[in-house]
Amino acid sequence: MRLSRYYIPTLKEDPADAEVVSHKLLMRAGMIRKLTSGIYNYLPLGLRSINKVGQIVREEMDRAGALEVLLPMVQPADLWKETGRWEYYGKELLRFKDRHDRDYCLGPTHEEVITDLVRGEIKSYKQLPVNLYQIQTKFRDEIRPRFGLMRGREFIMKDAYSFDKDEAGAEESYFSMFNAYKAAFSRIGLRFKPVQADSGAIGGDFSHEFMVLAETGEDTIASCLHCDFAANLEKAKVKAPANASIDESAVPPMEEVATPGAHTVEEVCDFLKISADKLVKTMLFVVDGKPVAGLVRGDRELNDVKLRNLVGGNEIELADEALVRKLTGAPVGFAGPAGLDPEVPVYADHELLAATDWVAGANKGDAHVLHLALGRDCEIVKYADLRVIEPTDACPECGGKIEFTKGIEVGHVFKLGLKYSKKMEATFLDENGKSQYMIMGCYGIGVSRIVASAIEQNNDENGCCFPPSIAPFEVCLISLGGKDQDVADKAEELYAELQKLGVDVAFDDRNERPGVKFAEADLIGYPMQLVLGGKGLKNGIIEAKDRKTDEKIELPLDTFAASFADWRNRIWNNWGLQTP
RNA sequence: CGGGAUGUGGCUCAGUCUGGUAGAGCGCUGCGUUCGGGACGCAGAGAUCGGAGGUUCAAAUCCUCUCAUCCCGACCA
Repeated sequence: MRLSRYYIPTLKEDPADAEVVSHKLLMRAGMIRKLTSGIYNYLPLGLRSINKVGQIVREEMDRAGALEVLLPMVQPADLWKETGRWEYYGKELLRFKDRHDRDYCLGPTHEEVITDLVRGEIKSYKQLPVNLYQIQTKFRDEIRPRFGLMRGREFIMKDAYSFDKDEAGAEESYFSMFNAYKAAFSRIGLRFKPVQADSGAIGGDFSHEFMVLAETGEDTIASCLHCDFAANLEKAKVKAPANASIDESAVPPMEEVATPGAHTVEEVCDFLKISADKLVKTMLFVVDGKPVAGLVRGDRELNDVKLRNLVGGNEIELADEALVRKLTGAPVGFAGPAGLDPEVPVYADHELLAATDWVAGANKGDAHVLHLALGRDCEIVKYADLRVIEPTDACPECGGKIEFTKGIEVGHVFKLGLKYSKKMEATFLDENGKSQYMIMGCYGIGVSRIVASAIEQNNDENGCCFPPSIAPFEVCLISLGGKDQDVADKAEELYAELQKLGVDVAFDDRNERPGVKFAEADLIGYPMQLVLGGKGLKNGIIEAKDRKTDEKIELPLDTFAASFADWRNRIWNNWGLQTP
């Protein structure tokens, strides 16, 4: 491809509305343009990169035996009503009506459509397992789109869905996708980590997220320095405390004290001159429409995902002020487990079993209670792991030291089980002629997000440093011909030769000054730059620059093909990648 | 949805407080010079200052409403 006939609108300055480096560079390198909030145009260069990611993912899916399909973006409401998600999915689901006033939505994911397709076609155990995937634009009306391609409303996703006849098969499908993901992300050249993830109310331990390690990640990962344990913060288990035998009989009777204006843990502790670990924090939630209370120690954070899973609900949200008043009879800040509305089930973090004689809210404005004994003074439905893991906690699996890192979720594999097949009657006849539900799994990869993630991991002050696997072009051949016809002619010759070698090359044959060509090549981040100038031609060499390391070498022109091939291999190998 | 900020040529911004002829740099067009790290000179094109309403002799500037974009939050009692 000749840059003289290509369209790459680069920018010298960072766009005003870009915050993170990938967003800035995608804009500056002329790869994307914003159409409206969270919705982007993919320009020629950006699309090339996206397509390269897509192609690698496609190859790994195919290798794993999945079959590519393409499902509609526009989906009828009826299907979503069957699974109940028309109500549940919330505002992220963009709904609209057609001319006949029928309800539709834009597909944020395709469980309904795929299940509908498969239930109509697959009737026998002999046809299972089957795994169908697509690479397609998704639309989710995100509450707050941000960071360019990182969290868009419209984005490109690979989604796969497996259907199996039994548990063993479903597990096999799951791990076959898990491995395909590892292979794909490795081939792309990302530094990533699979982590345990929340599987929601659906149950089972079969959910992993694939995290790209980057500071700008929106997720936090807890991982063990000694064993394989790694989990999303919302999933990471906290070890139960050693069984301490506590004696509540020694606790003095509960006593109410005035704590005027002390709403927060900090204020209460200051006022009563106690440390936060002496306090029980009571948080009120609504799970699927019903109020629930969760207790954690004052210095801890309650993990709402754990509470939701414990209760067995689908949706959890914090109780609003009006509900808090109704349940506690007090403004926000004075809730406690004793004297709460008896309709509210109270769950407590198991850490609270390790001590007694607590301070808690009195369910009364400007008041707290002292000497609360949980077993004596209130009814706890269950003690369980409810809090967010902290860096000082021990690894829940081996007890070793853990660390926190930030990550960008680029893939998620999920064992769905019967959730959709039951609701949508996706059944088949087994060997005995008995009707069974198909066991499903679903597997997503954020294709456009991967391009952003790759830039987050690979950039410097001059621009992008793409891994060669997904760079828009692998090589940029820069001709410093100008008026020097010999240089221009030789560059043409090399361009033809590179194409013959099957190299993905951008040929900068533009009538631009050298500085412009260099700056733009660095900005765009072609992994390899070849620079042919007058001096080099005279000496029979061409300069070769590794964008990532900035290492420059000279390749002899008389043995160009061979020396280039060597150099190219080195570049790919340095990325831990195999030359195509 | 709550809080904050910003909307001025294609881009990045100044001008707004204190009302009085709409600016700069980059980019773009033409001509010339230049040609190994985002060149220079000259000549140009391009903005009813996000939109609507109001105050005023006069509004980018003040007031009201509205729209858009970005950031933070929307769990810590």
